[in-house]
Amino acid sequence: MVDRVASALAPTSSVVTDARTQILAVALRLFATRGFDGTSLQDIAQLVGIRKASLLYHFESKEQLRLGVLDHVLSVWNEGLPRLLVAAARTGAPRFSSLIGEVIRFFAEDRNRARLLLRESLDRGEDMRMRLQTFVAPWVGVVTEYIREGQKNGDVDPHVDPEAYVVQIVHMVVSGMATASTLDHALLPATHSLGSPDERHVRELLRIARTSLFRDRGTP
Amino acid sequence: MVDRVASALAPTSSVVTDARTQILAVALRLFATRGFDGTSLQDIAQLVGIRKASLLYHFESKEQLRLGVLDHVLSVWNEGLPRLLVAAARTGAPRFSSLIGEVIRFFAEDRNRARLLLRESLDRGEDMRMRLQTFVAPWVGVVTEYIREGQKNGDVDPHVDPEAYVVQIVHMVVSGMATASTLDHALLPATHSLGSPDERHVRELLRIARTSLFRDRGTP
DNA sequence: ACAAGTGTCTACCGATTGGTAGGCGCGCTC
DNA sequence: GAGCGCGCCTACCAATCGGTAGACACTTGT
Repeated sequence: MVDRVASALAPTSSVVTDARTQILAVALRLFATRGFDGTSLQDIAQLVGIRKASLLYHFESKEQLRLGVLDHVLSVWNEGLPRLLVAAARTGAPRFSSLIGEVIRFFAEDRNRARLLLRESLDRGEDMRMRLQTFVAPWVGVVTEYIREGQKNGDVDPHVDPEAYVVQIVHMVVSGMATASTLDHALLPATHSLGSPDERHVRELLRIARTSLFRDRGTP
Repeated sequence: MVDRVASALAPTSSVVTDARTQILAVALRLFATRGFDGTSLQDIAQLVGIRKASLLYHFESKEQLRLGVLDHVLSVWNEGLPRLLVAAARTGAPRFSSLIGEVIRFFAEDRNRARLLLRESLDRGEDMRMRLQTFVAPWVGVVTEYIREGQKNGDVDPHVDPEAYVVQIVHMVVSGMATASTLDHALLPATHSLGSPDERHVRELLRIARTSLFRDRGTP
């Protein structure tokens, strides 16, 4: 009965969701840019437009908010997993481009995701390790499976260590997206004719990933 | 006279240097593991074995301590620069291994260096960008020069974007060393016959860097 | 012997932190 | 229309933060 009314009109629950969602969005932004310890509940509440006490009504503690933000980001990642499996349905180089493209797109869509994940890995390595095992290990399993398949086909370099390869690519993507405006812009001269630092960054990332994977250096 | 006595016994100045050095070492460790905002002056002082007020005698503010730690790490990096130029005196693949080996060694010697630099990039992107331009841009210039030289020789793949390539390799090294115990151990099964996660990590990193650089995939 | 540092200490400060208690208004259900 | 729960509020709390003031020991140059 309650469910029927709530799902039909969802008057109360929509407001609740709205506030919670707004808090999560602001918290993600601040946690990612200033860090967890560098962000006060006051800061978050102010940007949302409510009082600190109201914030603590939705999340019973700062720690719960942290977990909420992290879970939300990881759940968004999981939502994109079907699209990832579709990409994996291809073969050879197209499969490669699709798979890595989906990963890049996820972090490029909101770089704060990369910043948050990186910060969480630094702040709470142990917790993060277990969470990653749950959330990304299955996906890594799919990818490494295809790499090994490619090695049998002869398309993929037999020297590739599938798991270690994926880890390194992820490091490049996450670290690159998180600190893009720092390291890249500091070292990539903007006056270059090859496009913006971001474009050069992604293009070279794809090239490195491709040529170090395929035995014939992919599609040069 | 003062110099003679000081250099022979170094009673006062050694104590002074000792305290400062000790503070810098502890601060590096805590800033790297807990972050700047997650570390209190009390924490640092306690681990050094002095009082907070004594700490503030050596560094007039927490901000000055942050800068002191950062400058110290970057100066240690600069001390290794000559050794790096020696490595660059070789040619072909040996030059490549020596150069990237020196970089890996620097961060592997103390992973907190990687963690600190990563955190600083996240916390203070602007400041860090300028500092990197001063400290690592010259070194990057040397490396990209050799890459371009290799492209003329025909050893290096002409598709390589030298600056972007170096940025990506640095991302892999720094991010990998900083979060090694997190992402790696979560995804690299320890029961594998190829060695410890760290060994697999470094080996695959070198393979990716090598095969994506040289036209003949380096020395397979 | 004595004045001038030098390094560390205790004691304290105002500001900010995460979190709690309790009141107020609104819309809902009986 | 009385009760009730939800969402937000004001007001407050103890703890901790970075930083300061000033006393005390000890060494050093004259």
